[in-house]
Amino acid sequence: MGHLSITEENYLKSILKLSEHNHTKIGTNEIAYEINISAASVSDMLKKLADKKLIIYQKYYGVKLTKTGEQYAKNLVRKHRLWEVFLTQKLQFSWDEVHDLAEQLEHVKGDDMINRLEKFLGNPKFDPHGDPIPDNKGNIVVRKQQLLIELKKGEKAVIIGVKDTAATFLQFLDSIKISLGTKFTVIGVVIYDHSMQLKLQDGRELMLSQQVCSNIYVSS
Amino acid sequence: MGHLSITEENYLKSILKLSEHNHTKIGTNEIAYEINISAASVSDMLKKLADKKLIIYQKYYGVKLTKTGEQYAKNLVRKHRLWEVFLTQKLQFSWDEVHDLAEQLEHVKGDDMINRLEKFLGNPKFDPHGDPIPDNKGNIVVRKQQLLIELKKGEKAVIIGVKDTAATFLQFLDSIKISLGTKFTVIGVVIYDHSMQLKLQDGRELMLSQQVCSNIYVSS
DNA sequence: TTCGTAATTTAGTCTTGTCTAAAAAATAAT
DNA sequence: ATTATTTTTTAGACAAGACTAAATTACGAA
Repeated sequence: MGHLSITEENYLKSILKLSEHNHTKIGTNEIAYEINISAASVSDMLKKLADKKLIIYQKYYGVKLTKTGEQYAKNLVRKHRLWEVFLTQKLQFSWDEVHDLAEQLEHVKGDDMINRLEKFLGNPKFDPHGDPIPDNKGNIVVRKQQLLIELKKGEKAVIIGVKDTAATFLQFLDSIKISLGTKFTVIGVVIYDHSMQLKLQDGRELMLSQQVCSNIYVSS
Repeated sequence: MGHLSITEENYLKSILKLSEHNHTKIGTNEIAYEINISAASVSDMLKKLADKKLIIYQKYYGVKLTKTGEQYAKNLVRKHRLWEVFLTQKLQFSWDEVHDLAEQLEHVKGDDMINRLEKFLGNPKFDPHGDPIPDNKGNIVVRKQQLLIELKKGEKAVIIGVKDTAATFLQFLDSIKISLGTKFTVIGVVIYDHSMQLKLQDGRELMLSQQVCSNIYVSS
C-alpha cells in the first residue's frame, strides 16, 4: 500500500462518501458529479484503482471499496477532520473557513504526524461540524443522532452537528448565534411549511425553516 | 500572481537557494542537480517560468529571479520554516525529522493560515535549525554569525545554527548533546587536522572534527 | 420482447512534467 | 585562433489525468 496521488486519494474519498448514504454499489456518474469530472475520466481512473486493489470494479456494474481502499479513505477523512480541528481550535478559523484548507492538508503524507497532531489536539472525537473523527484503525464513534426536523413539539435536544457544511449555511447559523452545543426546546411546528419554533437555553425564541431543520443533527 | 503548481514552486525555491550562495546568474545544470531532474527538463521549465515573469531568462546565459519570483520563493521558505517550528515545538518532532514533512506542508496554499500559524507559534524568528524565518513581506532578520571553524583558541561563543541539515549530522549533534543555544569556549585547535576542542557551559569537554566545525554557525 | 433512453466505456486528443538522444552554443585548451 | 569539451537547448516520446465525441451496454416502458 504505497503512496497514492492526490487525484487517486480524491476518488477514494468520494467513493467512501457516496457509500455512506448509498449502500449499493456506486455508479460512475455519481462519482463524476461528486468530484466534478467527466464520466469518461472517472471510468479510466476506476480501472487504475481496481488494478491497485483499492476498489472492486466490474464494467457497467459500479464500484465498491475493498478493505484496503476503505482503510485508506477513512484515513483521509481522519486527517481532514483533525486538521479542521487544528484550524479552528488553534488558529481561530471559523467553521465555514476550514474546509478548503483541510482539503489540502489531508493529502500531506505522514501518519506519525497525524497521530501526534491528534494527541496535541487532545484526542478530539468530532470535527468542528460535529462529524466523527476515525481513530488510527479507522474506527468511528457512533452516536445516536437525529435530524432536528424529526423532533416533535415539546421535545428538548442539543445541536451536535450539521449535515450541510456549505459556508453560506454555516455563516447563517453563526448569524443567528447557533452553534454545536446549543440546547433548546421545540415550542411549535408550523403545519403549513414545517417551520419549527425553538426556545433556546438563553431564552431567545427562533423560527427555522424546514430546510434549515433538515440540515441540523441533534441529540436528546 | 495566481497559484503555481508544486513543481513550479520547487523550481523557484531551488533558484532562490542557489542565488544565496552564488551571486551571479544560476545555470541550468545547477538547478538540475539541486532538484534531481534532467537539464533538458529544467530548460523547458525555465521557459515557462520566464513566460510567467517569475524569472529573467536568456537562453544559454542562466537565470535570476524577478522581484515577483523572489517574493514567491521567499514566501515558500517562510512557510517551510514556520511549519518546521510547528512540528518541533507543538508536535515534538526532533530537528532531523521535520524537513520532509515541511517540504509537503509548504505547498499548502493559504497565506492567511500561515500568518495565523506564525502568531500561534509566537512569531518565531528562526527555525529549528537556526535559519531565519522571512516575515510576510519577505524580510529576513540578519544576524552576525560565523562558522565555528573560524574561531580561535580562547574565544567564547554560542551555537545558533547549522549549515548542513542532513539527518545524520543532526542526529550526531543530538548524540553529543549539542543543540542551538549551547555555550562554549574554544580551548584548543589541533594544527594537524584542524579539529577543535571545546569546553561547554556544563563543564563537558569535546573534540570536534574540522568537517563538523565547518557546519555549525556560532555567535559571540 | 423489443425499442429507446440513460449510463458507461472506448477512442482519440490535450496539457503538464518528465525523459533520452542529438544539435547548438559557450567555454576551455592547445 | 581553431579545436575540443562542457553546457544548454531542441526534438521526439512517454505517463498521468483530464476532455469530447462516438460506441456499447443496461434497463425501463410499451
